[in-house]
Amino acid sequence: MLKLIREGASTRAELGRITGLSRPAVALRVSELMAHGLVGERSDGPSTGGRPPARLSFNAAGGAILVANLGRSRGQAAVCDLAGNVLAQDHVTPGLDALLDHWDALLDGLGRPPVRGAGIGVPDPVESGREEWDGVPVGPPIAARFGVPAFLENDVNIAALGEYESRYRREAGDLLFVKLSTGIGAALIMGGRIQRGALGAAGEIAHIPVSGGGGVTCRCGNRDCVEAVAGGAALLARSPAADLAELAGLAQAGDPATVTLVREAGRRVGEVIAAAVNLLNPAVVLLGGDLTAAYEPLVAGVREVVYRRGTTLATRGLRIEPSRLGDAAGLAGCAALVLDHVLAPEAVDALLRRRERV
Amino acid sequence: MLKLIREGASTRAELGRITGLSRPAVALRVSELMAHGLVGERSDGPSTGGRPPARLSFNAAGGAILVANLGRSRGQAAVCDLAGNVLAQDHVTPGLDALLDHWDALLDGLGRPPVRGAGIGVPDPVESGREEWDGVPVGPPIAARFGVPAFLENDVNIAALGEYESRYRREAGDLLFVKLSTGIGAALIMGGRIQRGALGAAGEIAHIPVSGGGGVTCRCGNRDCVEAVAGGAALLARSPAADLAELAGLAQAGDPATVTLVREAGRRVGEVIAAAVNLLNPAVVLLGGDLTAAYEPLVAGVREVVYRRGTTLATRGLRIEPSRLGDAAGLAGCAALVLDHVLAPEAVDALLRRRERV
DNA sequence: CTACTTAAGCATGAATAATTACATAAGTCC
DNA sequence: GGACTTATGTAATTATTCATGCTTAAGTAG
Repeated sequence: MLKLIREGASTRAELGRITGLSRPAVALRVSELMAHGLVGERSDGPSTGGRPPARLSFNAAGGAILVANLGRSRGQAAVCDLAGNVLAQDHVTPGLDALLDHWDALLDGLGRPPVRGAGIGVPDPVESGREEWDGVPVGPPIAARFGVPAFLENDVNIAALGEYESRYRREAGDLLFVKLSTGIGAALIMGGRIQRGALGAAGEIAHIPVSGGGGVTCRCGNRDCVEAVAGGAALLARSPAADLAELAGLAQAGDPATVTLVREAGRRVGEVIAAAVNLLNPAVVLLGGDLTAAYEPLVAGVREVVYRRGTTLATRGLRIEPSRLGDAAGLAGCAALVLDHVLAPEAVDALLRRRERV
Repeated sequence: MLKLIREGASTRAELGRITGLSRPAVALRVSELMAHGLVGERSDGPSTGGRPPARLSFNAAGGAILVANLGRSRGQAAVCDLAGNVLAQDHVTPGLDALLDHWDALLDGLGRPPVRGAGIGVPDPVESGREEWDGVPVGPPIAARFGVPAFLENDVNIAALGEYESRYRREAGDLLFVKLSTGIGAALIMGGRIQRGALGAAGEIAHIPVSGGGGVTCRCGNRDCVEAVAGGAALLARSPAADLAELAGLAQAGDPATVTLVREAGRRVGEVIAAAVNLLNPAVVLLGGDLTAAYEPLVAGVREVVYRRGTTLATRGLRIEPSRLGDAAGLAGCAALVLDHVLAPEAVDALLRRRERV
């Protein structure tokens, strides 16, 4: 029911037509959802010859979710509404306790809205069933402090989910997200779900060998790993730029050496992507990370190799696009992760039933 | 309810304890399932100090499913019971009409048990939502003739599903199935489901380039594709063997040249598998196809490269094993495909409700 | 202003589902 | 053999859920 309202603000009568339920049954559910603040009502519906309907809409202000995108040394914490909009945001220092305190402070500043869930992105693999951060389960302390479920996910997976929810879920196509920053990582969303693999290590493409590396030794000990050949660190070593932002700026400005460098990097990454495209046949390949700003020469290199190396069927209709959310993908993905669970029909049903009995 | 009975033959009292339902509620469901022939009862339960329970068990003989594994020029059709056991089997000639006639004949020989569903494996990609064979949807004619739903799937995916259901579903780990025959193909089972990709082309790994090919040109136009370097056809060209069975026999017998050839092929395939393992982090890699008979040298080569090229995390706990079902995987997978749908709780509920109202 | 149309609330009643209470069956233990 | 324990079947009761019919609300069309 909430799902239908979220997908397109309907009226009670419309919900009845869609679900086949009678008007009282619909009205009961809607009134429950309104009592919990999840649905709002406005009397501005267009009349079609009779009484105008009350337009129902999802009430994003009906609760808050706690999100955080943690890096190795710094991170962001935020409180979002139920549509994923950031209400308050802050930088955080490492440590779970510090994060919880930050969230508490942010909530105080917002008048302590009811919290529905929490989601954290971390720069480590997360194994299903063992949602731990630095070896410590995150669920119990968050449940103790805020009384809500917590969800932990790898940061690349989170960014991929953020992009997926914002643009691609409706098409339901599989998505391959490739993050090109100092290092190289990937995330898979297949069948509408993040694929973590057996130990949460899915997407670790950094150490797949590519051609054209000239035998460079990677930190992993092997030679010609894509990260050693075309990772951000490798590119900076061959560029006058001080960091990836500057390098991307040079590429955008058309600096010939940088354009060549980035395009060649795109080709090498393209080899890995081509293999992944053949294996997975995704609907979309999304390029994210700090190098996204140098998208034109980058994607030119990627496309060149993917369309040469990819099978006809796997590349037919394949979209290769840049990340659009950029840095915002992390928090957006955390929000999407939490909302996916918290606003799922089963979770909402459970919420309604629980409060009813109080 | 049927799910619980299938997972481990329980008694009515045990079902009540598990589900939390009262005894009459359990008894009602069980009696419905028995009325439809899906559950059987035996009075041989062990007493624990009182009346011995009636042991309930899934009744595999309570219906039949139609399965077929079609190759390009020949194929097999069979009728299975609800446990996937083949009751009757036959070779078929191409053509959907011929297949339906074969099934009809097989059913006649079995006294026309009630048919619950049909599943077909075909050597082509199958796109989700467009279950077509040679451009013709298979659902309508099968529904018209037998009144049951039909499921179509790629043959490699089917074989992977057969292996997965027979051994790996309980562990719920992701599975990468690699078929090494004349050509090379793969299938992915992630999150318990076959992953088809956008156009059904997932698993097309034949044309990923590998090292050591010496620049051999593949039929796809590129160079050093793994299929051109290490596919069955390429191996036969470098072996005195007439076919893959003979080649595998030589390898098993320890013929040095063949062992070296197969082991080297394993290394080349291992490069592709290593990349896939890094990308997907599966729990199991299963090697199937005609080359499976030469498993020892083959897997030695695969392991060598996978453990060198795979990241520590992705290869930790990774199992690389041979297919055990062999040729039987096709029909077993078709059966699993159909049974997955037909015995799913929703489908069983729908069946009970439908017949109730008649 | 009156008739008509569509939306939505409310009270009653029917159908469904599940539980409780009771009865029966079939074993073990002393 | 008689008491006890466990499993199951049956009937009546209760609770839940949904739908029907009626009423009210709020607009448009003539």
